[in-house]
Amino acid sequence: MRPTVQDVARQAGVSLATVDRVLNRRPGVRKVTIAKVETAIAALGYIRDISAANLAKQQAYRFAFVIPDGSNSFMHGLEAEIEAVKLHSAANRTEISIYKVPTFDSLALAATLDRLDPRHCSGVAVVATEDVVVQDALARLCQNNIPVVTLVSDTPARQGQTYVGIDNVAAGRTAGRLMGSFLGARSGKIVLLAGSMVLRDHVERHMGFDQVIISDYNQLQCLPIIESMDDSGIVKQRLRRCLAAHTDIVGIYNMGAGNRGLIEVLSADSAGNKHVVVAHELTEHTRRALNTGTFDAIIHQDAGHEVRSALRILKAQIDKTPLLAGQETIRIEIYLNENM
Amino acid sequence: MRPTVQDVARQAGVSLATVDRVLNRRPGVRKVTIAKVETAIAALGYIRDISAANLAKQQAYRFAFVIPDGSNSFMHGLEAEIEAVKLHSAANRTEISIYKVPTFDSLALAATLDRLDPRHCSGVAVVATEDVVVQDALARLCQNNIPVVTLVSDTPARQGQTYVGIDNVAAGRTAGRLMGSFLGARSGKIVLLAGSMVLRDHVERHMGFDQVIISDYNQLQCLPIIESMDDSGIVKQRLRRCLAAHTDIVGIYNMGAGNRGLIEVLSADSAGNKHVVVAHELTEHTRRALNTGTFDAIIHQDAGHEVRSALRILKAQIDKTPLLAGQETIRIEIYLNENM
DNA sequence: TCAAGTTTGAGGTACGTACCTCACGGCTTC
DNA sequence: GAAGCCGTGAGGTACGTACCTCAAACTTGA
Repeated sequence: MRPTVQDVARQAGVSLATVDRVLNRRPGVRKVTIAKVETAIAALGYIRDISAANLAKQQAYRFAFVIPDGSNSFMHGLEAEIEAVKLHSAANRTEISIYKVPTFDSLALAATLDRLDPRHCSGVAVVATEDVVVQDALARLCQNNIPVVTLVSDTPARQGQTYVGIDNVAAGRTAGRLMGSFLGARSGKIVLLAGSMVLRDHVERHMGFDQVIISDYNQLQCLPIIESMDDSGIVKQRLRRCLAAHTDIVGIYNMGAGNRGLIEVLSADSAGNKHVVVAHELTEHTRRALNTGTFDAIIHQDAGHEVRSALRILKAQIDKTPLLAGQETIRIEIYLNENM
Repeated sequence: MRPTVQDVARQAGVSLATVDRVLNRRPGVRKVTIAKVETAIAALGYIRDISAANLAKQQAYRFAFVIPDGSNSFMHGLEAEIEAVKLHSAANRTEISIYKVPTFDSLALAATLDRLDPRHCSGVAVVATEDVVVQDALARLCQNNIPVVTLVSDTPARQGQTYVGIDNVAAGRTAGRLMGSFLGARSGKIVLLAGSMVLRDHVERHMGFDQVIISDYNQLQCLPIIESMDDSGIVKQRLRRCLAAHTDIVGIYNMGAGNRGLIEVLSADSAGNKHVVVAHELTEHTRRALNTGTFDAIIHQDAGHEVRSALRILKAQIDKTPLLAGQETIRIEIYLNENM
């Protein structure tokens, strides 16, 4: 049987109340006594039973997920994953609320964060922007001892915030390596598609992609970035124009959303298969594109993993429990048609 | 506040004892009354608090992991991951024992499984072989209501057993696609390395790899498989002989262990970089090989994920709790130098 | 209609921890 | 040596569920 507080008290030669005071860092215990208790804890290998503790504490984890509204299918996927966890979370004394904020509206995001009541919120997971108002709002949460994890987009790391998501520079480098390897000795131009170069994610992916192409594949040349605001319609229009303007295009890299537009253009193009196409995020559409050979590879991050990881990190911070090393690293996943 | 059994009793107009009898499927309740209680449960959205239940039940999860001894670095990794989980499992009323069995010794494996005392073992995760004696031992466990998951090697699925691991045919197909894509238009021969073709994993990977090469890359030709018993020394010897015998080798696929031998041969070979090399399992050695460009891609399965997934599945079966859909699928991961 | 059986209710204890109150002893301080 | 404070002990209740007992109420069949 595992040792309990009772055993610790007996072993230390003190009362149960004293052990309790030590365990929960309550005042009124001399240093010598604290040491005695801690020695006993170590000797017995006592470990606090978290379930029992939470039961006694009436601890309920109440987490808020703050995510951008509408927007792209990745965010929809993220929301779906949160909902999925929500269904099973009641059994674990966990309550999850989702707050949706207009995309890229930093003021609204900050306001939503400020509106979270510290008494009814034990942790926050947020798809943050880099804006100062948002960072300030997050800092205020930290001051209230509310743990925060930032999801998906890696804002410059602040104290007390954990980032859950992929390294987008590395993701871009991965895309670059795939593109270069798949093209082999072929030479020519590469089309770059992005949502907007004010998005940190897209800037970083571009940086990584460029690094690899420039240093290892000098027979390949990247065309200027086509920005589409992640809108499939705009993608279609501008991509068509670009394909018409250049005859020696061998590859296309879409570092943003708007894959549907890309797919439409390529399937319409009878000679579509001559290009190597690398894009981000596995969705219903990109999955089909891989299947039909329209796309060659997809770089993916697992939204479900991110959601669950965020929850584990928040809980661990609240319970003051260590995390399992490997579990919280979000992988840069590569999908071909064969490993979906 | 979440509803409790008390609330359910009040809502159903019965006593607490009756609700308890219904919840725990104890006899002595009329069907009408059961229906009343179940209606109340549905109406209130009552969900049993698992922590409290386990506390009351004095439930301790006692899991046994049965894995092959010694052998390759993947199994060592697996063991390390189990140990890692073990450290944090005490706080969750979970006890984990590891039993190591001589590799491929089905009799010893079956004996170990039979020696597990149903009273002190609430679930088993096992790297099984296909042997009848093993399958029978597993069937006996199931008869004792001990949930079983089979790890890593996909023995023909039996009732009551869940498989945690990758689809090795798909993994082979993925390797084939990578090989084909990386080679582009180049033509020539491909070296195939395997531990032993009596291992189901390796047979399946070979099947998948062949499928893709034959159907999509007819300029490539697979040489007969070189079996190495997963021994680096044998790999070195036979691979050297093979490389000397053929001048038009363009690719190497190692579907088994023994990567160290492969790496040694290739780094010694000054013209080593001319081959496209695809292998399995990310380890210290293969990681370095990716870094130096000796290897081009690694197909990987996450041992940590498999261990944790196995535990979640066993717990869910014991608690009769549903699982989270996406979490328990082990990915066929692809690693290049850039996304490690 | 009565005995035998079945179903239900009331109430208890237990699990391991958190947190509360009250009292007692020893110590310092004026 | 009395007042005040600090450290400690004793004992309690609570959390939500499991599981037990005993008696009361109900149903059933002859």
